[in-house]
Amino acid sequence: MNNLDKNFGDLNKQQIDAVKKTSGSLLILAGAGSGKTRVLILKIYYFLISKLALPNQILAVTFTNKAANELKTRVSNMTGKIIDSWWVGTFHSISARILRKHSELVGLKNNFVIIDKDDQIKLIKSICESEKISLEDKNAKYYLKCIDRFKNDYISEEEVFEKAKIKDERDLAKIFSIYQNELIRLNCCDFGDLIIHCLSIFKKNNKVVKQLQNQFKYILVDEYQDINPSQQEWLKYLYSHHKNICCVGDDDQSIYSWRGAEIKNILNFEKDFENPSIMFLEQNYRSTKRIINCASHLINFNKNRYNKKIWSQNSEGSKIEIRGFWETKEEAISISSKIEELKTSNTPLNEIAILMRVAAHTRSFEERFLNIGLPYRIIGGIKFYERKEIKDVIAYLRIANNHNDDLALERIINVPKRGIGKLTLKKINLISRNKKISLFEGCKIYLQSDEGGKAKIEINNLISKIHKWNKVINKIDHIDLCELILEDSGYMELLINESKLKDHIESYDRLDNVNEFMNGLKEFENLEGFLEHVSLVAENDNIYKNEKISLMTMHSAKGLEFKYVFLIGWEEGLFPSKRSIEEKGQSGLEEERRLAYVALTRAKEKVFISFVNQNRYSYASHDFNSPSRFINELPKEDLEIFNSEIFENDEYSFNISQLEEANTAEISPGKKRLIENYNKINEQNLAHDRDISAINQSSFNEGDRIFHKKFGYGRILEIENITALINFDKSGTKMVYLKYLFRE
DNA sequence: TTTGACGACATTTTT
DNA sequence: TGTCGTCAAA
Repeated sequence: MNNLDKNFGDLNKQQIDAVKKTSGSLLILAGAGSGKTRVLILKIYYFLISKLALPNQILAVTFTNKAANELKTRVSNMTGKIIDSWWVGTFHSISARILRKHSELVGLKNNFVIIDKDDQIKLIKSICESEKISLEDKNAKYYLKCIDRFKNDYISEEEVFEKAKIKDERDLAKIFSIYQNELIRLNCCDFGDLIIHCLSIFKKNNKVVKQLQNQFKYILVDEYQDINPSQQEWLKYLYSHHKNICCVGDDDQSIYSWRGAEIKNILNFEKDFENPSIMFLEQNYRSTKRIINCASHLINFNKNRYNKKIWSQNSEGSKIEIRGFWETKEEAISISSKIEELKTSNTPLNEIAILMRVAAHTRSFEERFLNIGLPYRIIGGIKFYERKEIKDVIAYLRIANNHNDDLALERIINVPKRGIGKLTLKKINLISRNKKISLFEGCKIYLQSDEGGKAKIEINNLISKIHKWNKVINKIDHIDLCELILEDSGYMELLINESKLKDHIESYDRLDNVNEFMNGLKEFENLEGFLEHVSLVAENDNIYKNEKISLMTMHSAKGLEFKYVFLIGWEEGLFPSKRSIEEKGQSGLEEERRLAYVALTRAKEKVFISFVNQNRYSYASHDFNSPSRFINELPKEDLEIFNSEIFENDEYSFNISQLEEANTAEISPGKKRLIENYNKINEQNLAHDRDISAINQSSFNEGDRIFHKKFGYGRILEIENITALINFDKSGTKMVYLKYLFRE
């Protein structure tokens, strides 16, 4: 117990209470940065060390793999042993584990494939085609969204059928039901099915559910505010024997309602679990007083919340800096020079993050960072396994593994190009559908028909190759198999040829990715293990190794912390997102505000907020953007507001003298290049400046008719320095740069 | 059947 | 902005 007390040493009273309450139902409402992960870890540790439970009797569920891994490694470090038999994982990975064992109970084989969104969409499209349901006004994405929602909310096919009144609803019900049948036929399931299938196993098979209920003496749930009704039901089943459950969450950080995690679900805790007790963790250990003050002040605008008040004993810290810019480019320039500043004062780049509402907004920063040679990483952009080339390789492995994997075959049947086009595929599809056989078998039938020439030879070829791969699948190891398939199929050749083309940068990446994939393969004992990993684990874990600036969405920043946080794109309409307000009204707005709260509380030392006046993209060009209302909702005394420094300081380009002042040893390759190219850039800038002055010389006058590339013709209302307010004939009134104007 | 050009279109957040 | 789908030509 000594050891234990040592570990408890720096916990506060509430945290210790939370750790020591082991039996019954406990909901811990833990504010951001209040050490909830520590509490969870210590709880597991406490169960183990006080011999309350064996490792495999503890079920710890999280929503992200990151969180699951953190729990595992930190507990392993404390106990000094690595435990591989335990049940720590995401809802989905644990469900997959259960489902693999009992798949036959829901009509799947144990080597079922977990499909992703692309496959889901493809499947829905093909269902609509064969059912003659038009995708004109409701597209496949819409149906997918509905189906996902049914699964999140634990609504069965039957219920959907019963409720369907108008034709659209009946179509939806039909698609849903066929979709489910198709998944079973193809031996696949989607993410939602992992949970749903478990539920039907629990429901149907008493023996299985009893065994699991007996096994899990203690259940721990992280990020409980993210729970959806299906997952809640899932927990209820597993809880109901020992009845020990502890959920940790923060209603103010509920930002996944579109995944069925509505904030009201947290209330089910008191409904579904017996004698619930609720504890609060309110002391924040992460951030400065000012940051906490801002975050609390902001979140107080929400009506729909538990009244939890976070506070901090840390130092007061510096004010939040607010900046406005005209263009995203300027935003990127300003932030990058701020980062350079931080860097020279020895801040590790790992402690700096730029958070945005929309993943796509990394672009201007990427460009800038590449330009000046600041290393950065994008977290949660395109997932590794979502890349085209990786999915292609996986499809090859899948079809070798299982001939009846129609989705995989369809994906690679003409990649690389074999002259098996849409038309041929359609014919084969028709055959398979009519005969109710797999695509693979359909191909064989097609070969016996009289039609087609070249395509047939190729199909025949492919089929015999697939047969061949399948024969050796158990004879050689999976790495050799993968190499063999890549060679044999001509896919490697395709990549290599592509990389030789003029624009080789991207294809070189692809080759790299495939190689990385093969490397990853080595870490798994067999193909199945790897395929499971790939479909359930989005990120690769070694992303934190190097010193880099992190760029990510506010959503994916949840659970992370950084010394300095830049929050960009705080423009009304973008954040809070117009769409979410339109879709969900007040509750949508509150969710956006919670997102702002999450974003603010990521910072330990200092927050920088910025907004951009002019359109971020041409297509978002509706209007002149104004600063987010959330900026107004922050307490004035904690803010330091700057006008667009761009206009005070007309030198936009990177300042070379700053560069030379910096320690030369620190200069990265990118910067070196920059210095080398400095003259060139400088010339360009000079030319650019000349352009501007040329325009200024020929200066426009108020009332002039002008032309703008993006917005068309218009009349100048007002000229201000280097910008002008224009009344455009077709696109309304906008502020634009003079340099982009032409005489009519 | 493939390729290229063109225009339409959509753009939140993810296990 | 870039991706996707459609269309016509090769």
